[in-house]
Amino acid sequence: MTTPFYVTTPLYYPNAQPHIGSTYTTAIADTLTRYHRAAGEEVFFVTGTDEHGEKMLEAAREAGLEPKAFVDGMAERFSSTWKQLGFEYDRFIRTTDADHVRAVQHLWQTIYDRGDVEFREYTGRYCVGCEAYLTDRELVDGQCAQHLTEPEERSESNYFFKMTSYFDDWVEHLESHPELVTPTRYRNEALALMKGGVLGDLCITRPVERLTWGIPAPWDDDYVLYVWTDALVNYVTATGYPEAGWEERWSGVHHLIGKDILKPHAVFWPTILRAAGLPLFQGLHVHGHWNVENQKISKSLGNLVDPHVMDEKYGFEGFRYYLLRDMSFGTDTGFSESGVVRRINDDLANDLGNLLNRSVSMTGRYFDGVVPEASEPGELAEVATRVAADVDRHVREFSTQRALTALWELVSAGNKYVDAQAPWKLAKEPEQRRELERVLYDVLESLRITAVLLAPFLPGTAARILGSLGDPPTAATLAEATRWGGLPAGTSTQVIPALFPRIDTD
RNA sequence: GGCGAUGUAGCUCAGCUGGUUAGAGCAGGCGGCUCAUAUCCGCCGGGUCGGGGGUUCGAGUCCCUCCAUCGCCA
Repeated sequence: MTTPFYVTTPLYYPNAQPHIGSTYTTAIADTLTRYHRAAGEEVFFVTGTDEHGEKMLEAAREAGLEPKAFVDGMAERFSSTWKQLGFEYDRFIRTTDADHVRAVQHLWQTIYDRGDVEFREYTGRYCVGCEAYLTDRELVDGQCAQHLTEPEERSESNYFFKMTSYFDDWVEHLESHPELVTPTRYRNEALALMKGGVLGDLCITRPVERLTWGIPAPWDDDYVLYVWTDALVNYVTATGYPEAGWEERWSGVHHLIGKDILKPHAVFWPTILRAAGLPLFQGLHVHGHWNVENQKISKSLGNLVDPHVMDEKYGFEGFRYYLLRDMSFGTDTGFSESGVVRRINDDLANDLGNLLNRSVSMTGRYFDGVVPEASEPGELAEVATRVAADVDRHVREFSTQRALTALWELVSAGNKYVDAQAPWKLAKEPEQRRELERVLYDVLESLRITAVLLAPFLPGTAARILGSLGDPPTAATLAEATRWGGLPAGTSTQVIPALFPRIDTD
C-alpha cells in the first residue's frame, strides 16, 4: 500500500466569517484531495474550527450564550458554508471534540513526562486580542500595534514548553530537508526566526482563574492549555492518535497554511512533534494573501469577500476557478471582481464552454448526436498526453495555477483544431464523411480528457461536460482515464445549456 | 538597523542547474471563418529584462553596489 495523501487546512477561528482566505486554502485542499483520489491514492482531508480561548469566551458572553452553545453555532456556519461550496472533507474537526481533548492531553502529558515542561512565574502586559504577553517593542503608544488596544498588566505563573532546546535539531533538519517548508522564502523565514535568538520558550497554559474555556492541563487542574498548543494538535487527533494505527495516516501529512500563521506551524509545531516523539509532517505549504483593494486579508480584522456572495453572483465554480488559477502559490495576489469576471468570460465561457458547445452542436447536426468512429490518435491525442503529464506534475508541486494553465493548452488546442479542420466544410462533401468523423471524434475525446483533468478543480463543471458527452465510462485511475480513446463510438451526446454564460461587463 | 525577497511588453505574470533572433495571457490594431455562448482562428510588440560595475567565449539567468517596493525580525 502506498502512503496515503493526507492534507490539512488550518483550523479556522470561527469568530470570523468564512472569507476569501479560508475559502482559498480549503479550495486548494479540496482540489488536491480530489486529484489524488482520482489518481487512485488513498486520501484524507481535514478541516475544522479552533474554538477555545479568551476571545471566544468574550464573544460568547457578548452574544449572551454559553461558550459551547456559542461555538456550536460558529462551527456550523463554517461547516455549512464548506458543504454548500462543495468541499468534500473527510473530517470537520473541532477543538472541542472529545477525541481531540483526549489527544491533546495525551500528547502534552507525554511531553511533560519527558521533562520538557517547566513551571515559571512572571509579570507582563497582556493583549487579549493577541492572547499573548507583549514586549515593549510590540507596543505603539502603549497600545498593541495590531489590535490598537491597551494591554492589561498581569502577573501569572504558567507552564512553559522548553521549545528553544529543540531549535538546533529542527534547524539542522530543515536545512537538510528543504522540501519540508515551501516555498523557499518561508523556509528561510522559519530558519531566521530560530537563528535570530529572539524566540523564547513557549508559554503553553493559562491559569483557570483567568480562563476556563480550554482543555485542562492533564498534570495540573489549575491550568488550561493555551490556544496554539491545543489547536495544532488537531492534525494528529484526526489520524486517530493516540490509538493504534494512527501513524500510517500521519505518514503522508501535508499542511496548507497562509503566511500569517507561519511561526506556529514552522517553529512551534515541529518542535512540539519532536518533543512528543512523533514524526514530522511531510510538508508545510505556505500561501500568500489575497489583497482586496490594498487591504490585507487578516484573520482577526476579517474581510468581506464573502464566498456566499461570489456564489450567488457568479456561481461558486467560476470564483473557485479564479482563486485556483490566478494566485501563484506563495505570493500575494490582488483580488478584483473584474478579474473574476475576466476569467469566467475568457477561460470558462469563451474557451472551454464554447468549445464544448460548438463540438456537441456539430455532433448533433452531422451525426444525430452520436459519437462517431475514432481513427488513429492524432495531434490532439499528443497534446492530451503531454498536458495530462504536466497537470500531474504541477498538482504534485501544489501549483494549481500552473496545472490549470497547462490544462488550458488542451482546450486551446481543441479550438485551433476545430478551426483548422473546419468540419462544417467537410460536412458539405459526402466523400469526406470519414474525415469528418475523425475530426469530431478527436475533439469530443479531447473534451472528455479535459473534463477528467478538470474534475478535481471544478467538479460540477466537469460533471456537466461529461454529461453532455453522454457520461462515458469512468476509470479507476487518472492514468487510465486520461488515456486517449476512452470515449466509445455510439455514445449519445446532448447539447446542454451554456456551461458558463458570458457575464456582461458594461 | 538585521535577514529575506521582489523589480521582465500598457496590465498580470512565465523564464529550472548561464548559451540560437527574451516569452504567455489580457487589453489594443488588422485580417479570416461561420460549427459555436458577437464566440473561435491567424497576424501585429524597436520591452536599455530597475540603474551601474564585474566574472565569462557568452548573463533577466552568477558576483558586487546603488535605487524602489514588500515581507519577516527588530
